[in-house]
Amino acid sequence: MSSAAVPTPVLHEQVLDWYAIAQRDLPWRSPDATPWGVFVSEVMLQQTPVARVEPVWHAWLTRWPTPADLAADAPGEAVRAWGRLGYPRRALRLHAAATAMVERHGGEVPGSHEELLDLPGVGTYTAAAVASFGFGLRATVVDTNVRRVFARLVQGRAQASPSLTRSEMDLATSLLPADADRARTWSVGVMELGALTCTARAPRCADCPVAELCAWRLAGHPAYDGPARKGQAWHGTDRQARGALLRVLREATGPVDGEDLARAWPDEPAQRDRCLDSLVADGLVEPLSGNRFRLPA
DNA sequence: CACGCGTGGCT
DNA sequence: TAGCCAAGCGT
Repeated sequence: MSSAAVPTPVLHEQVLDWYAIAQRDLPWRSPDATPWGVFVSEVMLQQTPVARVEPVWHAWLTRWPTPADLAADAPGEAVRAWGRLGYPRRALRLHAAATAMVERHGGEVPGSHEELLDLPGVGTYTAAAVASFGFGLRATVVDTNVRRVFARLVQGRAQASPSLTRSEMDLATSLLPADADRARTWSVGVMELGALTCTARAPRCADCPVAELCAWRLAGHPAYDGPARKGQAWHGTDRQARGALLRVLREATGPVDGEDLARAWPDEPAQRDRCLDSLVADGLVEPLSGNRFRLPA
């Protein structure tokens, strides 16, 4: 590992100074944002772009200002209010997490990395992000932006490997400022750098505050040579079918006839049945008598 | 560890 | 235009 070549204090100053002027004004970054607001934002932002999350986040926080408010409502309402953010199982997990907060944590978002990890829908990234951004604790926050920035800046590679490795976590921990408050700003700053400047497709090295230190740029921007990431198919997949079925239920005000669902995916009846079954198994759909269906009550 | 899981904007 | 990509998680 060539991390010793990067002067860490200089790196910290460059990124922190850049973040101070370049940061986007996002509502979950406001000093007024509660840990619950941060928690909701982190789950919504799992694989979904900021621009699509923002309006839905506002609607959720207005309707459910605390975990107890969400837990008191039906899980199907969470799925409906999720709208078109995608991966709607996240809405269900958010509802289940709110229920767990009421049952185990006095209605509050827990602050420790350990307790956060025990909540549904919370993995390594989200636990660290909520601990750091929601509670100001020192935590190693590694998302896809951080991985790409460090792959280029420190490792001199165009992209990070397909899956997160232990050595990447160790590298990120070694670069994390000792002070918790600086660590928090550093983490969000590196993420912001990846989101705005050190982007996946067309990095804007001319605008980069650490271009002078970047191992990838210094090496002449060598192409990625690792294993290819396999693209996701879409047309005709179960994911597309499930999305079409769930959309009908989301947009209906009450129970829906099986025949109306059939019209949402007419060409492959066997696939439709299988997907409806899987939606029920996931808890996203509740079957009623008489071939009727609804979002879970 | 590789895979399945939504959705839409951008190049 | 057809991929590529976006603050991952659970199995």
